[in-house]
Amino acid sequence: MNKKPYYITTAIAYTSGKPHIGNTYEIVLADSIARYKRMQGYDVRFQTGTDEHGQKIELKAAEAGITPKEFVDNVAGEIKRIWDLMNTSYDKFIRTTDEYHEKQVQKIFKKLYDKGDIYKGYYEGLYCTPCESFWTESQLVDGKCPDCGREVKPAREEAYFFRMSKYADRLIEHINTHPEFIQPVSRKNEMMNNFLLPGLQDLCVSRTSFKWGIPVDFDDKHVIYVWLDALSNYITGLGYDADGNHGDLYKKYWPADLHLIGKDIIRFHTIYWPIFLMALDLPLPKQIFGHPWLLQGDGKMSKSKGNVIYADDLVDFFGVDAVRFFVLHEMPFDNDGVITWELMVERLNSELANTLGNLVNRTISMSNKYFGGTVENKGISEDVDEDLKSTIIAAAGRVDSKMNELRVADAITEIFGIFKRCNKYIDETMPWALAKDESKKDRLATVLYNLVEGIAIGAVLLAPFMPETSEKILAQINAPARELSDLGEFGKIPNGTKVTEKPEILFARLDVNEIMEKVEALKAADKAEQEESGIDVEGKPEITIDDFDKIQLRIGEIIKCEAVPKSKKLLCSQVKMGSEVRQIVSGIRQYYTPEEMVGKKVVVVANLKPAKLAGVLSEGMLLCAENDKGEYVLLTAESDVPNGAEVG
RNA sequence: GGCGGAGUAGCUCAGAUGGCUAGAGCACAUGGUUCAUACCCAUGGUGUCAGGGGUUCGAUUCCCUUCUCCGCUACCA
Repeated sequence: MNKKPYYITTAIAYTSGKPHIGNTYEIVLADSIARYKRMQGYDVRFQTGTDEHGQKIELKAAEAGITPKEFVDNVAGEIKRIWDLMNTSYDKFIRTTDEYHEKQVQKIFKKLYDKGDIYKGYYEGLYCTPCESFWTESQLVDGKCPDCGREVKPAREEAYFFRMSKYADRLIEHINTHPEFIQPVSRKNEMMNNFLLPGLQDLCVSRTSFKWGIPVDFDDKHVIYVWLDALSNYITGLGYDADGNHGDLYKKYWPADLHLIGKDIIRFHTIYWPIFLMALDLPLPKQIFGHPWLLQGDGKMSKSKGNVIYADDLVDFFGVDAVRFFVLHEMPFDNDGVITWELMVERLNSELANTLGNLVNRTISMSNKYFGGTVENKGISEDVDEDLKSTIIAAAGRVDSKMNELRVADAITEIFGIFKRCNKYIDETMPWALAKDESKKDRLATVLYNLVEGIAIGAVLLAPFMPETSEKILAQINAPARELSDLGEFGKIPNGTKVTEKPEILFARLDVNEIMEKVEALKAADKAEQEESGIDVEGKPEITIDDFDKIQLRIGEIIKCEAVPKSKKLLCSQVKMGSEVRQIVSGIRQYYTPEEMVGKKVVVVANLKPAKLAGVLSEGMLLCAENDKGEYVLLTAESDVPNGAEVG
């Protein structure tokens, strides 16, 4: 019988740095689904990989004094190492620098160009030379640059564009007739309301501002910009060929059953990718699931706080399966999940050590103590046995339906329900009491048999989520492998099975204080490292001293500040500069309260043309620096300078 | 500003096409038990189901409104 194919992918990870636990969550989630599908009998193809082009990488490599290729080789190696550490069972690890990929992307680009879907053009709209910005007609204020109010000229920078609008109607139709296409559904509305219904803009698909990318082969000034390159990995990794000589894998597995991605890139996967595929006359993936994020409990994850959690640190502390369990179990279906070290310890102790580990341990101990480790069903059953059996069988069924909905966390909860039921069964039957009565010996054997069988079923179900643990448990009770389809039946453990003599502790309980001490040490080390490395940004073209001289910077003292009503981000400050007081509006309400602002001596762009923001006049700009979290920090004078002083 | 989501036990969250005593886990407390990793089992509690108004025989569940938080999006000097 032919197995049904099932093709699942993760997003490819960007090789600008080491992946944190949030990135790792995605691959583990995909892995658990892939493993489950294999157990269900699908012929699974599971692809992941790395996205390795772009200016950011070019810059980072230059800074490190190595070639971009050397740089991405390092990072890709690190990513692969972590994926392997997490025991993920991907079949294919694609890199966008792989030769076959680059070649196909070039062919795809050419094909779409020949077809007329990609055209050479210029940045639409209009260029303001002083501001170095492109504007569209609709952004202009009175036909002039919305920034500085000066004349704008037609743009000159050439680029290739993709005609998104051509396929928009077909995509809208597809989304409306395939409710399962975008998951969770709430995301569907966002895409429709924000992008599709207002009308799609053509997408710029090439760059000339950097070199580290796949060149457009018929116009090598241009490099193919990220999305056309990155998204294509899903088909090039299967051996897609733009000329139609596809590999067997492509024929077998495309279209994909599931693209698993983070919710931040849903737009690219539900709009651009399907449209690229339509343009190539290829079938669309069946489902795109934008999973939520795993966030840190103690504030946003940031290197400067030293609170970034990495998978390999977690694995050092807790072991692979505990980490897999945590990220899978703690993540709600469509809300962000939270991870903290404390929570991690608590879950490990209560679920893994107490409920599961202890159950396996006590069951094996009793088998050894009372029967020398031999498990045998003597058929002396009581009413409680029926309840145990039906609960377990039903749980196995529910795991299946939860997994079919991709509700992985719920599926795991169902499995743990089995272990909890077993613990309860021990209390109900009190084996230690039965052991004191020779006439109850057969009953005792039956009870232990039922327990071992229950544990075996639970362990089999656990395999996709905690593969090592599953294997360990089955080895300890010496249970033969069984299929998912065998789980509808209770009593598969053969009579005479011998459990291990000395059960190894599956999960040792941890002391939260001890762990936290170690974590503090780790944080301190990370923080020290971060302080050395700084932040990289994209460079801008050189300017002359005359250009700079046009800008007048002055020190201003904030004497009054309030939030701008009807706006979420704006603060309106009264800034004293010499004898003059100016009103300046700044988008920094997220980072400063009005009270904090008052009294600060800040750097002001004094000769900026006034503009209205949210209806409020702003006569200048306060200078800020952006930190690694994307937060703005005001530049203030270090020592006492009179307000009004010129900076230069 | 536009669109959408959320505000339920100390904490993390389920849930109800409107109706009988509103749920789970963790934490906490009490009791039981000793096979086991000081573990397991049982029992328990307060919740104006964010505030206000409306529809209804009846709303926490539907509608309106206010507040708070979040997501996407626009503008953010």
